[in-house]
Amino acid sequence: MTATGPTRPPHSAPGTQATPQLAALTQDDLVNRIAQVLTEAIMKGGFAPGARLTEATIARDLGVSRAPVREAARLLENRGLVVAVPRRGFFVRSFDAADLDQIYDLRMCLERHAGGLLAGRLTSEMDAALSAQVQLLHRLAEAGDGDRQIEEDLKFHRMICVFAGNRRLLKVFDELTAETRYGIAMIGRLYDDPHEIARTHEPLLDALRSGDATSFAEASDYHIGTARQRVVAMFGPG
Amino acid sequence: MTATGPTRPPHSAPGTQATPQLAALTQDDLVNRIAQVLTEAIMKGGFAPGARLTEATIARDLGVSRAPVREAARLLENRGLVVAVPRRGFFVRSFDAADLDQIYDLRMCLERHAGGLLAGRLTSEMDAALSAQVQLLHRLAEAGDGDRQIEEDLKFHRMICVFAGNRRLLKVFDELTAETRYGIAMIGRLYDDPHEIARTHEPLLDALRSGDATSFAEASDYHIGTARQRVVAMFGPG
DNA sequence: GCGTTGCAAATTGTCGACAATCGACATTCG
DNA sequence: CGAATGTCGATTGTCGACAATTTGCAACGC
Repeated sequence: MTATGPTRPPHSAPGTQATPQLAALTQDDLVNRIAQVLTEAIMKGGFAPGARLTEATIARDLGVSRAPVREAARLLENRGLVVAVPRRGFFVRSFDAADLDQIYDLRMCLERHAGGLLAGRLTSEMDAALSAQVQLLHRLAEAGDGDRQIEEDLKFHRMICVFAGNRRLLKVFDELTAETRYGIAMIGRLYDDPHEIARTHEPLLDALRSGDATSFAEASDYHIGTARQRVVAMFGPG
Repeated sequence: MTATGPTRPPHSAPGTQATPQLAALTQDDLVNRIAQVLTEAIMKGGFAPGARLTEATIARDLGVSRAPVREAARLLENRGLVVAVPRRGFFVRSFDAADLDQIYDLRMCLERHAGGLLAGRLTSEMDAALSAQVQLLHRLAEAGDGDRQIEEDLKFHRMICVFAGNRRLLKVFDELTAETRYGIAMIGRLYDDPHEIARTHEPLLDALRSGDATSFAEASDYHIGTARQRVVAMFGPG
């Protein structure tokens, strides 16, 4: 085993690069594009849960070779959208209610912790950013853009994790988000009052402002717990 | 995009397969073996942190083609052992003290939560299993097998996650474990009293038996917090 | 009729080769 | 002499093809 000497190690963790002057026009890798296409196809129901992803077929349809398709599939596997069975291939992941329940349970755990880390450390910039995000949720409710609201909702919670400062925690949160998104897509629509959704984020922000970890924990548990119950309950009819 | 019909979906989540009757002699995939070789090489310091993993070189050294090496590298990437830089290749991940600190912070969060889920649900089988594991830690302390003790220590904590019943949480725990192991390997040795290590697990078990979530949370936070401080402190000299 | 065995098609795993890209060094120009 | 530029080697990204394995179906025997 040849031990290659250190060859300029990438110091900063990926995602922490200095502000790029020019928008990196590293036109998305073929793999990423394939992954995105597959993701959308799965989300839109083009592939039913449990369906097999045949490498050759996908490669042919997209006009590429199997290699990048394989890598894209692996990417989706990491994101929890597909499962890989050795010698059998990739299959679209199928959730059951318990899976979603556990995902939300974990999200609850993470956000509570993030809030604890953030308690008493909320800067005015963070406050402003979170506040603006809540306002955005209200505007989207007004505009009736449900899909976008879901995204910005997830983003609000992500911001809390970012501000908490634990990158590892953020990584897990992001992984969970991908699954959450898929779970919601499988349900179809949530049929919640968008204004209500926007409003329920205010207690979270208030609790963060108060600097009291336990009061945030309560607010967060309630907030996510409610969503959890609703999502799990809606999952039955599918 | 051809939508392949559902082709016998793998129902159980990977890792929850029914007890295999015949020891699956699916002699480990080439990819897995490569991943294992690379992992050991990295752990033993054959590749310094930040070192580049040149696909062609590794493939040649192992007498295989680049394709499985690539997949193995991706596997290690998911486990947090290497980082992939597009168009540049794979590099052995380099930790800093903050990384380890955050990993332990997250472990603390997860275990506390697992304990909460497990509170009041501890069956006698679980009790027996955990108890046996603590005994094993004592025996290994006696035998002076440090490496093995680290493994069984991690396993004890894993059991708590397993018994907690949240598979998604377990998955995150496992990912963290791989990184923890690597972090510890980078430090070299911990130089802790093995008997002390074994003993500090007893309060955790006691707390679980009491069924009181908060008392477990305290015990766990103390237990992991101590390890965290020690590991982070030792990281400086590296 | 039902389970078993053997074959054939389909699909994944692996391979070697080519093209695109990146980093480093030498060169040229100010 | 320093900075920008051109060139070359090295390495990754992608490709098409072959080998190994699995699956589904059909023939066979009990």
